[in-house]
Amino acid sequence: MVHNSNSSKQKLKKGLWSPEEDQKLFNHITKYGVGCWSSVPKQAGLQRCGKSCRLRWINYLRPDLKRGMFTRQEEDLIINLHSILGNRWSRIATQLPGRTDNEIKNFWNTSLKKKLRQKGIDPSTHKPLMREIGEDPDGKNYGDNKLESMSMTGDHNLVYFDTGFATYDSKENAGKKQLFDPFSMFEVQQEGYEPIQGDQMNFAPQNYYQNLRTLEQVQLDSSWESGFSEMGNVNCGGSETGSSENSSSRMSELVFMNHVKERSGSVFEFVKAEEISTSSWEEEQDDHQQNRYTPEDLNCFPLASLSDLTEANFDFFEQI
DNA sequence: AAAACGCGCAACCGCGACTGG
DNA sequence: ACCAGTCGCGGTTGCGCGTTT
Repeated sequence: MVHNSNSSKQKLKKGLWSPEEDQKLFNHITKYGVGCWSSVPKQAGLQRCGKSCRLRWINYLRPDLKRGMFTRQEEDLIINLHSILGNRWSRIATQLPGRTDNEIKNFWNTSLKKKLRQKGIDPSTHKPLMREIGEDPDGKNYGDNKLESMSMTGDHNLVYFDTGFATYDSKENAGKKQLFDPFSMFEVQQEGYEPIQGDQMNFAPQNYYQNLRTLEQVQLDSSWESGFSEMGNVNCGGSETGSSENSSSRMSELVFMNHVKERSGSVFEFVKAEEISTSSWEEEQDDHQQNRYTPEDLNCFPLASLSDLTEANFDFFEQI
């Protein structure tokens, strides 16, 4: 098909880009840099609109793009960021160097949504999918909480009560453990709850905090590689870090969560430090005493005095 | 073998925000 | 204050290809 190149009414090309077009656009941008997209087609000799050129550059031609499959870490990060940010793909993409918003969006829609549903999690709310309400699968006593649903999520079990949801390592322990709903920022402390090391899962507060921490850690800690699901307690960072650093990081997490909580629009409730940390907290009591905030402070941590927020988290949340 | 189907992904579209005249 | 041009974002579409019937 022969176009009249002198015509101002030339029809703009749509659809897939040819290698020749890619070459023209790539040469132009690498030579002159990114400027006014509306003038790029004319200058580069392309029959495309500026918008199309911009998209092609951002999503495909940019040299800093990371190609290939998403890693487990990236996958987990996307899920956690989505639970906080929702479908704000460009914001999510800022936390994944080399990935575009379009790529992440496609990955979410084609893969992650399905994966979460298979695990019994609603991808839009990040809460367990409801099954038959009121049904007690084994006739067991699940404590004082009304059992609403139950689902299997990989190696772990999830019980959903009318007050929130909890994890348990055996059906016998179901209902005796702490209830925690990290996504609506709502938690209930049950009498007699004793945290057991290693029985947490993705939705346990310990792991949830861990996930949030990776926002800064993902770029700082290259040795971090085990993913979220196998983390056992709050006092971890994949590799060993100094105890005071952990303490300050935990502090950041707490502040971070309060920040999320406030921004999420849900009723603001203070996070109880005992509910977040496990025995590792007690082991480091001495260390905590030396910090600016005492456990009493943490017990009822007012947002107004949140001055210990790390730069990374603060900047991130300022963007939201 | 071929039609139907499903899936993943690149690209498009519409809209709101921003900016400069 | 208004308007036009541009940019960036998120939802949607439709093409290409592999799989199933």
